[in-house]
Amino acid sequence: MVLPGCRPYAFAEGFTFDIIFPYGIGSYQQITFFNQIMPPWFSSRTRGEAALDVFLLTGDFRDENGRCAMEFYGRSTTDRTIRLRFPQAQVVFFVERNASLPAFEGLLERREVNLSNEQLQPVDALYFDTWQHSRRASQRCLENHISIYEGDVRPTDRFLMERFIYGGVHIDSDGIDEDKAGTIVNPRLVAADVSTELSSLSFDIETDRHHSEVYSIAWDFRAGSRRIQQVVVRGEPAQSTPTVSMVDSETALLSAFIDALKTLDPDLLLGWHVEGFDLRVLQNLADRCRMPLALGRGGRPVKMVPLRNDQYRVVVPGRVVIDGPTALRQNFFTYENYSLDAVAQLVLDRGKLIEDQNDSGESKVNEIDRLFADDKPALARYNLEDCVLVTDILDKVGLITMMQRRVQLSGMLLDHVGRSTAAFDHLMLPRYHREGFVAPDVRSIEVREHAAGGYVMDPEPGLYHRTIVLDFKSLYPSLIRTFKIDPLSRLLADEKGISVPNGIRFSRTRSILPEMIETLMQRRAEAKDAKDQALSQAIKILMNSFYGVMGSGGCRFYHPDLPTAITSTGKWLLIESRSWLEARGYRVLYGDTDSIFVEIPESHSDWQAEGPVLADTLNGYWKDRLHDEFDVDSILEFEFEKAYAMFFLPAVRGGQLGAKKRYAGLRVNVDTPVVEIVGLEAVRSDWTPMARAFQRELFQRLFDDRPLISWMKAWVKALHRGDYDDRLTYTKRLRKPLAEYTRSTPPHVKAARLMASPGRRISYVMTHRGPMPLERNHVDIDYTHYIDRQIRPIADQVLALDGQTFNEDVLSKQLKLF
DNA sequence: TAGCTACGGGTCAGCTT
DNA sequence: AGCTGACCCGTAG
Repeated sequence: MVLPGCRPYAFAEGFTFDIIFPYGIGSYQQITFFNQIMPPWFSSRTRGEAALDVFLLTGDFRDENGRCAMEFYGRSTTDRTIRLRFPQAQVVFFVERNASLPAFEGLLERREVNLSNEQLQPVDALYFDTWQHSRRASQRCLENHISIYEGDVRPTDRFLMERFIYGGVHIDSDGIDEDKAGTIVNPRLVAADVSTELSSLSFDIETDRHHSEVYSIAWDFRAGSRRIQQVVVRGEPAQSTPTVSMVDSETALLSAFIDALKTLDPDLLLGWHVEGFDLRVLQNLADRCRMPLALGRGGRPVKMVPLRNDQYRVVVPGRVVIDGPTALRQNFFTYENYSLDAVAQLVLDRGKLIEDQNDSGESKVNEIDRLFADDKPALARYNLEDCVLVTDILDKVGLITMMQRRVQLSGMLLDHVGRSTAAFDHLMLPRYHREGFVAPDVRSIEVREHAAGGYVMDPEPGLYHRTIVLDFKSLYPSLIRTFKIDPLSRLLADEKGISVPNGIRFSRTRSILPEMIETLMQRRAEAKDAKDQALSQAIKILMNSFYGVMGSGGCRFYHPDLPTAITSTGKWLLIESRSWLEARGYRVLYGDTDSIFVEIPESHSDWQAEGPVLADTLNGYWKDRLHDEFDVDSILEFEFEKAYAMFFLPAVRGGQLGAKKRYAGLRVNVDTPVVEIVGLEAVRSDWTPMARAFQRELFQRLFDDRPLISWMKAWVKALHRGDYDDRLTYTKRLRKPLAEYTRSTPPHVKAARLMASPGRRISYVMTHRGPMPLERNHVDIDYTHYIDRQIRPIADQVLALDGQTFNEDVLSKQLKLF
């Protein structure tokens, strides 16, 4: 993969980067090399026997022996575990040249460099022996109002980014000095495009109901075609089988697991809630057994880093922990329910051997207790099946591939792929330096003003026909490219400036992000051609993150003009596009940020065919207009996205105005017409399954022009009869710890307070006694509540079309019946 | 230890009548 | 009893 946005950068005379960033050995050639376009040998030269290509898994540093030592672990294309060590890294940040500084402990050198801050004042680089000393110095500067630059950039990140390393490195044969333990000290590294298959071990533990006693541990190891499955259970050793080994104590259980990790040496540790549960329980067990939880490479123990709210981040040195639900979410695989059973059903069409919870709730723990007592082979099967499910799910959806792609694009290593601001640094900082600038320290960023977001049109409620939707393809990235919206070009706006419509100016000649996006868009087109879904998706995620980070106070390139220039231009485009359409006789029904909903007049014969035509014509219009008014080359592109034969826009509850971000339509530019619902109750997980089904059927009937009133009456009757009793459960998340709900007590909190051990998702049923947790007795269902709060509002927003109401036209006569 | 804003709607809590 | 604003959640983009 060609590194995104790599292009020649001018060096100032006599200025080299190994002076500024003198880590490792032989960095000079590597870094100057990256100021050229990829030379031919990058892909074609023959390599020495001992040369290595390595995909990096983890990067870490710590102060030892008075120096900052960096250590990277990776997997080579020759399928070996590689450890790279740089025992004497230096830590650097910048201060203004005219700053007078106190004496700092550990300061190795203060040196003039040919760089300036964003106000064009020259800066000096300060080199420190340890991270501690560097931190203390930068902290002291902040306290004394001495401006500092990039004092928060971690040495490992700095090392990788300045070498344009995106996960893959090449180590030349003459750069290898390997010791017996497989460690390479101070190797010469160059960035390389490396893909290797990583080995993984999915694991799971079973415990008693209080999680204080571990019954068994299972794992499913995979490396290429190699596959090893094992369960250790506490039991009679004589009853062991090749897959299930019985051991006589918890200590033996833990030892067996630690041994397995040592022997199998997996790159990835997979599991389901392993961070929050399994690893924590194992840590407690290890503490009880008075042994370290040595799951890391080189026998290093895991580190439990406490986060907010009783949550932990688990660091396993040299390996990457991938916790299924978290990782899926982070990589935009969305499911309504992230229980292993639910996701397995959806992805694999098979579930767990024992379901998590049925209506009585307690069944799972009872079953596990029973199996441990009476049927250990069955417990082992169940335990192992969970591990296998996790590996199979992640494999099927392509999560690991996707994460590797993100590493290759953003430069974040696997355990940090979600970190948008860090990725932005990785992409921007080295290029910023090569343009002669250093960036602020994040600690000195002040969020100045609230930047406006996307523009949403006021919809007019009603039922419409022949509605087409035009969408700007990747609107924000396209705007960044077209108008050169970028941190550097904002600084240099006076060099051949461009103004966006609201007047914010950017340089048209010197920018970084627009070029990077251009490369990424090209790569995405290629990826789509090659049917590389993961790469295409990874690029999309990365491009979409740029807008967000530039408006975030956690990003050193933050400036309110950057997001404002983007969103204000988007708003202008949408409003002007609307005028253009209306001037040509079309009615614009709605639009949100990058989309516009157009009703095609009845008199037009082939209405769907107008979608692509309108998109084309508008694109031409914008190309010309932006060229004439702003002297820019527009790459903005409207795309014909959807056609609805019927289209419904609701009013806000109890009002006349249209509700934004909510609509339903009969989608027809697909194989078989289908009802599509956006934003409304049917797609909201905090509405009951019964109400959601009611709304779906309601729209099907509406669009089919089938009767509604009689059907609603029947629905109400069936509800009272108990037909929907299993679909009346509300599920809502607790977004903070239970004890922090002090200002008010919403229903799901009430229910949670009635539970023995509430999790993060609360399921409850509304009864005559109020909200009751699903796990408790809830036979006294409050049907009136469901009619009033779940059915009626959904019915009313559609009945309003004919001036009817649920109370009048559905309920009143029915009430007389009762 | 940190990508963003816009939006609707249910419910609670506290107030006025 | 009825109104209002704050809180809370989940969603669109």
